[in-house]
Amino acid sequence: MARKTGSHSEITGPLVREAAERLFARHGYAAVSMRQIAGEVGVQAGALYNYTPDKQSLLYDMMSTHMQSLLQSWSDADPGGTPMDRLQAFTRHHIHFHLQRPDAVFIAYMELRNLEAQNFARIEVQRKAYEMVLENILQDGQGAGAFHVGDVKLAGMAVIAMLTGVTTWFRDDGRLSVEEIANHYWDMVRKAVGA
Amino acid sequence: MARKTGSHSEITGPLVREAAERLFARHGYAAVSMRQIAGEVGVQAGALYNYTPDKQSLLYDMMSTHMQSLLQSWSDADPGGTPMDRLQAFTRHHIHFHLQRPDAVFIAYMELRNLEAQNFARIEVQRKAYEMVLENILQDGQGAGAFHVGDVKLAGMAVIAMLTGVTTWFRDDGRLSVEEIANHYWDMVRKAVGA
DNA sequence: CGCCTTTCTGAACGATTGTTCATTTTGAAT
DNA sequence: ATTCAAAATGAACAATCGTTCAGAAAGGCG
Repeated sequence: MARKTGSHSEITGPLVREAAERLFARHGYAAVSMRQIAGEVGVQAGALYNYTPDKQSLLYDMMSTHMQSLLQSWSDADPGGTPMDRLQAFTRHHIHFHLQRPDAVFIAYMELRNLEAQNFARIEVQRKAYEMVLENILQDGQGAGAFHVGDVKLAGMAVIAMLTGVTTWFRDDGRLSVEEIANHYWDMVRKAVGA
Repeated sequence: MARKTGSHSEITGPLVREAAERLFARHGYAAVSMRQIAGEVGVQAGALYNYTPDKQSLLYDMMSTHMQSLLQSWSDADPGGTPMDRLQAFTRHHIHFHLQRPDAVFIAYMELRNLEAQNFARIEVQRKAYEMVLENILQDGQGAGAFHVGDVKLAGMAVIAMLTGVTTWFRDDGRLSVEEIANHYWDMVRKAVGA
C-alpha cells in the first residue's frame, strides 16, 4: 500500500521545511512565526502540526539533516591519497557545498543558540566531527612534512572560518565564478599551511 | 550645572546597555524581551524607556558604537610604514580588539538582519569602511611587490573571516594565550598573502 | 524642611506568540 | 456512490510581546 486515502503530506511536508528554511535564514528563527511559515505554504498555522511536533523540531531537524548531508557529501568526495590532495579536495568541496545551500549554512551557523540544550549537544557532535576531518588531514600532512603549521588545531579552525566566510559575501551574479573563487581560496589555504 | 536633582541615569543607563548587550549576545535580539533586560538591571520594563526610545535603538546604538570604536581603535593603532608592518599590526589589533569584547562582536555579526532597513544601511557603511582598511593595505603591498595575492578583494574578505573566526572558539582558560594565538594567526596571514 | 525634577512603578493596551482541537473538507479506494 | 482516513480549517487558549502613562517614590537644592 503506497499512499493512504486523502493523503498528500508528501507534497506539503517538504514545502513546510523549505518555507521554514527560507524564512529562518532570512529573518532568524526567533523572529519567524508559525503563521508566517504557514502563510508561505498557503495553509493555516494548525496544519503545520501534521508535519512537525513543534517549532523547535523544525529547526533541529533541518540543522541535523544539513550536518549529516555535509559529512556524507565529504565522505563521498574524499579522494584519499596524500594529505595535500585531500586538503585541496576538502577546500574545494567545502566551498562548493556551502555555496550551494546558503540558507542551510546560514542557519547552521546562526541559530545554534536557539537550540534547546539537548539538541544543541547533538549538533555540536556533528560539527566537531567535521572539524576533525580537517584536523586529521592537517595532522597527517604535518607529520609527513608536507605542511608546516604552528598549531594544528588552530590552523584547522582558521581554515574553516576562512572558507565558510565566503558565504557572507558571495553573490551568484558577482565578479567571480564559484570555480575561480575556489581556485583563489585553495591558493591561500595551501600557502597558509606552509605547503 | 552638572547633574540634576534626583538623577542617577548616569548609573542605570550604562547598566541597561550592558544588560542588553549580554542578553542579545547570549540569546539573540529577537529572543530577548524588554522585561528580561529590565529584570537584569533590577527595574521594571517601563523604566527602560527613560534610556532608549525603543528596543530597536538599543540594538542599533550598540552596533554603531561598536563599529565606531573598532574604526577609531585601529586608527590609533595604525603604525604606518610598510604594507607588511601595517598588515601585521592590523592582524594583531583585530584579534586583540575582538577577543576583548566577544559579546559586541557576536552581535555585530549575528544581528544585522534584525536591523531596520535604514539602520542596516548605516552599519553597512561602517563595516565596509573597515574592510577597506585591510583592502587598501593589501592593495599597497601588492603594488609594491611585497604581497602576492590572486585577488585583493577576495584576499581581504578571507583574512577578515579567518581572523574573526577566532571569537567562535576562544576561551579565556584555553590552551593558548591571546598573544600566542595572535602569533600563530599572523604567521598564517603572512604566508597566505605570499609575503 | 519643603520644593521640584528625575526616576521608577504598576497596571494597562492591543497585538501576536506557539499550540490544541472539534469540525469540516478532501480524494483515493471500495 | 459510499466509505473513511488523512489533511486542513478556524476558532480558541493562555502567555507574552513592545510600549504607554498616570501616579508614587526618591533625593539633591533652596
